[in-house]
Amino acid sequence: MGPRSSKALCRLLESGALAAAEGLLGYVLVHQAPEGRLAGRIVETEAYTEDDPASHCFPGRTERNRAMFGPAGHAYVYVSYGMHRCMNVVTGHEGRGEAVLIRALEPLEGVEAMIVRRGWQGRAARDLCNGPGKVCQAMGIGLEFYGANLLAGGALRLEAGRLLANESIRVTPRIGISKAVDWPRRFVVRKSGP
DNA sequence: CGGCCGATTCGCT
DNA sequence: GCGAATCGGCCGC
Repeated sequence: MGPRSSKALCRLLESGALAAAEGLLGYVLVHQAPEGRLAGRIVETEAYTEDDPASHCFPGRTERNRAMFGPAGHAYVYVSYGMHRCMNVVTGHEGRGEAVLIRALEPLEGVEAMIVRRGWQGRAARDLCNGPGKVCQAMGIGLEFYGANLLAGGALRLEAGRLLANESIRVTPRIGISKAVDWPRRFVVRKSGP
């Protein structure tokens, strides 16, 4: 990924969570892990903004959500239900609390390592990364990446990618929330053509 | 300081 | 489909 596409991605993220949630589909999330390169194409996202009752930053700034108010392109990682981690890409300008939750990846590289990290017992390839907790477990994303810059070529980063000609985007309400349940802020890649 | 509640996942009914 | 596992943030006492 050259500096030009990195700049384009930065602009996309700064443009806001809604546009970024849609625009991130097809981009590749990469973790240069001890076992090697783990990579997956983003195929499902959700947008969370400051005015959104379902967002972690709706109540205001706290120690937990401070990364969401930081600059675009950094990671907001949180613990879910005590046992899972979920990763967001921070969007918008510094001072605004918003981010895009990475809900699912299509595994591209390091699939064997992902299977090991997920626990291979009876696990189909399609069940590796189809959920925000699964994404972090398969990719080895923990709280050590809280606030990490994903655009700086670090161990965890975003790389250019795109949708295929036979893929389109479906917009639906978000999953697993209890507030603003009908807001259409979930973006899913679906196979559309032949 | 005690209690409650998740942007979830998995296994069992 | 349902419920348990599990823990840190946040609110109320």
